[in-house]
Amino acid sequence: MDWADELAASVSGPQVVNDSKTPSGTVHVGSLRGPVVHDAIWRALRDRGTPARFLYGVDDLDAMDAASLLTPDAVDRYMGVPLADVPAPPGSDAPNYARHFVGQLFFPTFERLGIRPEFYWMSEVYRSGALDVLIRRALDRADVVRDIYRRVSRVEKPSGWLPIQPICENCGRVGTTIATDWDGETVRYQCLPDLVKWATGCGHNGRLSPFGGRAALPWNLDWAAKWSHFGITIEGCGKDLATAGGSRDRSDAIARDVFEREPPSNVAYEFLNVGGRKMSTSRGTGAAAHTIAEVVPPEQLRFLFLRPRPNQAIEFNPDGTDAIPRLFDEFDRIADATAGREVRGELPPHPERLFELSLVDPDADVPAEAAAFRPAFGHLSLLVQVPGVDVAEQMAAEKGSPLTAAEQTLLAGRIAAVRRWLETYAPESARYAVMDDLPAEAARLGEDQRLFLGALALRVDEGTPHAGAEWQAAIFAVATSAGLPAGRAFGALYLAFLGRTNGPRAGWLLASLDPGFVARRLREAAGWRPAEAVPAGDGR
RNA sequence: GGGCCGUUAGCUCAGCGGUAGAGCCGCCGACUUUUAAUCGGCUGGUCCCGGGUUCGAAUCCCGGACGGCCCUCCA
Repeated sequence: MDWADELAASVSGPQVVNDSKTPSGTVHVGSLRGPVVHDAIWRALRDRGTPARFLYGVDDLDAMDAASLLTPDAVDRYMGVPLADVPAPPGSDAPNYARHFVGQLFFPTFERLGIRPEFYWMSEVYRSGALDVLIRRALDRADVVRDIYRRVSRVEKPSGWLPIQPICENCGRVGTTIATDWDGETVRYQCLPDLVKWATGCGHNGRLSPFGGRAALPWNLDWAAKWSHFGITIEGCGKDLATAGGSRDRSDAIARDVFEREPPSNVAYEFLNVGGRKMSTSRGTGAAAHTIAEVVPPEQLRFLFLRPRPNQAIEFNPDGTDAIPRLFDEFDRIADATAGREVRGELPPHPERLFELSLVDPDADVPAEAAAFRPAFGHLSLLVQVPGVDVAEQMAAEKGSPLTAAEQTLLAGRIAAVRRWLETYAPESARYAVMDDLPAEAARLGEDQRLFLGALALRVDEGTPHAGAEWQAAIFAVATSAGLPAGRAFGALYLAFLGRTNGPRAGWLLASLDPGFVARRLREAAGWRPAEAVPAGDGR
């Protein structure tokens, strides 16, 4: 967890950390890396006493470019219109689409993760006139801008092209306009039907003053303008932007050569890949992203992003794997190390720091948090599947003392996460189900185990145990008198009822089933003969 | 063609200049009640390849191979 602190140590003077996002599309889990990384940097600065602000910009003057987010009849009307000017979806009381989206997704998600930047809205910044001086400079130096595009990215802009996107006075679109002829006060612009594929301009021609929110700067200039306007000193970006000759290089050059200001320190961060592929809503690989945030609680989610260095890609493939349980286990291991408990394996450089920055509350009592009792995810996942088990009581017993209020909250959160996991990503091997018919796997029962099952059936005939503990005692008693090790006895029960060799606590499992069913299954399994089992392959 | 990242035990990964590590899996053993329990032990690795720097390299440098994502538009 050195990287954030190293960065914080390498700067001097007051700092302004910034991140921003266009409020459209789906926020998949991977796109939370930026906010988490910037939050960690801000916390690192704060913790070493550096005066620092943490800003988050909502680029709501950007054009709506995702038809899938609009009702069909609204597509023609609003594609290409600034998000701040698109109406909120039906049923929302937000004043516009951007506000609706941010209110629905950004605010709750950020809050959940303990990320609390100062939000600003670019539509307001533009409309306040605060950027006018920068817009003027960009237009005055349009040739420099064109040269930067050419030099840095080998992109040739049409002659006469100006770095400004007027908002069409006729149709309100910003994504379809092109401007020329800057006379020092106004530009001439055209709203073109075929400038971009995804939106259709109205064909309007006109002149306007590009100030006061009547026009927006194109992406790379907009970025650099923010740096100047807010005095931003640190801003990372995804590696797609940080590629050589890419967006970041262009914006850096614009900051230096047009706005005459050194660009902020960059932290290029890698993507989060699912199954070796970039998360992508359009390709469906990120479809489960929303669920990931529901299954992985905020601390573990922060941990997921903070554990590796920003420039390392994160491979996270929760579907049908033990990735989520392992994430919890690793988090718990770091918590243990922080609490001073002995842990196995290698530890990252400053485990206690990693743990601290993973906590939602930046002012949390770290030693107390680290010392809290954290039941293992995998263990809970089985307990939760046993009907009638009081998990909280069980955990108190395992801990050896009553759970504190904080531990109870933690437990409740984990149980919820476990349940969601079992419903969504968990591999079949993590789930258990009592088979309606004798499982084929019962063929693997040994003679000693069948004898045990038969003996247990006889024991049940004398009186069905009532509760889990009573069942558990009966199982042990019968196993002992049959001279069978407990492990073989339990294994027999799991094979007979679940078709697998392990499972949740057997006593409680049997107690939850119909006594008649249990008795029948015991006899059936006891009488099972290998010869009647699964046909022995094709012999070849 | 360019950028970044990765390549370490069967699997997932840590270690990132000083005698190869963890978890899971597998195997052996202990355990009469936390049974995916827990605890011991074992098996298992030319640390992608080739050069170089160094007393010493998985770790640094150069070159290469393979894999992933990105570099067009939009933001």
